[in-house]
Amino acid sequence: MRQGYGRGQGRGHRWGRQLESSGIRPTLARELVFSVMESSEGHLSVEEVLQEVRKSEEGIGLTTVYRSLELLHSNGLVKKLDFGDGRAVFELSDTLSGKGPHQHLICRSCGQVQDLTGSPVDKEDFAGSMKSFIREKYRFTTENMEIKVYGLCSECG
Amino acid sequence: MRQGYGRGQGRGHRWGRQLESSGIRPTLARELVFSVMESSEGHLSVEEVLQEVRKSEEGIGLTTVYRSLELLHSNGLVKKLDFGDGRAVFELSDTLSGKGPHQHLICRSCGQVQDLTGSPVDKEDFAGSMKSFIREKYRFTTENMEIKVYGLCSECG
DNA sequence: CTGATAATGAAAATCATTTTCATTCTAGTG
DNA sequence: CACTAGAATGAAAATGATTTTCATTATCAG
Repeated sequence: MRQGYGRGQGRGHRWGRQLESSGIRPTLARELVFSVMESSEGHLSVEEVLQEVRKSEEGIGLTTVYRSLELLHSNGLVKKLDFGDGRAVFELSDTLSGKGPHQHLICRSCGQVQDLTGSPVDKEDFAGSMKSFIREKYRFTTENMEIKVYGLCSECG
Repeated sequence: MRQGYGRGQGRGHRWGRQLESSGIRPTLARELVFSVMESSEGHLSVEEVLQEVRKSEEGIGLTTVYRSLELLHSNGLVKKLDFGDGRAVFELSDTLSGKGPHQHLICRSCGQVQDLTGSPVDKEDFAGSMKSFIREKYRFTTENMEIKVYGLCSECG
């Protein structure tokens, strides 16, 4: 990186609280990536994150964005999703976004992705009720559940 | 193909019933691919299908297996799944397998994939109850639902 | 049988992601 | 404050699944 990635923040004085408390060494690249994720409403592809990050620092490389996202993901700060088009997209963790647990409805016509929350079982906590159902019926311990519903949104239907 | 792919079956006398009635022109390659899918219990990767197919006909190419699976998939004879390891796997359609609608439980430890049927809502028809819930709440028309549950199976848990 | 059309296979092209490797930073330590 | 082992970075090369290209071969309606 041309200008050095520490850029005087010492031990996270300027940024880095979230990263440090997650046990991630705060660097400029990581901060920028996390900041982009934090300020985006929904999900972003790696390429999109790169674009955003480069608005602040041209020199950041694609590889580093991949690595940073992977790191944020393995530390639970961002979710990694796959909407079936052959590339990963990332979004802020449910906790950090304040959205709470949700799944996705993906329109095959316009491509729009909207959040799905609640369920016919428990209006609030779908994952919870599925988990206990699965535990009881299969003795399988659910760690992560991913539901993708493909179809037509209200606009396209 | 060295020996010609019709190999004397005329209009599906030997095989090809299923394919013909689905509007797919029956060829040796397609029949072999479909036959492999039919006789396999669960899901197979493209490479695995190729292996099996080549036990009957060495000359079959990988490209053709890709194309055949895609064709069978777009005609509803096989399902195309993604267990998150970067490659597609295919399995016989729920109708043809007689399994009925099901989702998957994927163990992150041993990699085993087991079928998930039923739900806390409707013991028999999970997808159905989700569909109506989604239609009512979001006015979204569900065409295909994919649920992947990652965790630990009873052996590994 | 025969020609128009479709299917096939090998090799090349794609494309997202990962790896390699030389360089640059960072966080202590003295 | 200088120094160094270890971590992070970026560019380029490698990977690996899937797709495309294109010349060849097979199919089937007439």
